[in-house]
Amino acid sequence: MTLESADEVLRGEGALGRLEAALARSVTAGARALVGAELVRELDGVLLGGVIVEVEAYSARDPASHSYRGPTRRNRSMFAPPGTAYVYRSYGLHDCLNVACCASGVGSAVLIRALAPTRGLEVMRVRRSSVDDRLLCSGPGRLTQALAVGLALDGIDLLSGASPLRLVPGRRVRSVARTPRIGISRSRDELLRFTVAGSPWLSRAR
DNA sequence: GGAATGATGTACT
DNA sequence: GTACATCATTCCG
Repeated sequence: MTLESADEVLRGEGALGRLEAALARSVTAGARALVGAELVRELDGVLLGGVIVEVEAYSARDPASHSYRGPTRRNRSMFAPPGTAYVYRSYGLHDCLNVACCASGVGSAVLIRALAPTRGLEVMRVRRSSVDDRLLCSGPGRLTQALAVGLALDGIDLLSGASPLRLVPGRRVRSVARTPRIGISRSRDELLRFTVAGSPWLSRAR
């Protein structure tokens, strides 16, 4: 067996391969597949992370999406290969993390909105100055602060085991609910927010 | 060059 | 429920 075919087997049959395939298929398939996956951050030799429980899908056809008006300096990572991190600053204060979807150049991504904390809770509590664990990662700006995700990580490959921020596939979640997205002014009725139904770790509607 | 605008979080009333 | 911090990016003139 050649190295290439061995790699093909790993990608085609492994959980990581299934996640990668879903991300490549469509932004909604990617969003659905990201729910239940674990987001892991390696910071100074310590692992921080949590299981994704809430995401939102944004495609280039969507007036609410940063990619709606085409590629720019800020949103270029949305047009990168599936699994690429798109990190942007929101309201001048908070950094938000997305996962690029579909083929290169399409311009779609999934916003990670909330995690159920799993690793490095002590460090994350300090980073967030929080005594309430429900406030650690329940919001797009909160989780990036907890995991030390900033603009410096924009453009990295989240599917590579060598990356300081990466995705680890989990078990498929059966009870995924679809609701309208939060905090947007356009395309408000589209059901493009995917959550683990009833999870106590979700962000709160505004 | 300048003004408006957020895919938000926190504190306070 | 409402106020406000704070700034990169975008869009307009």
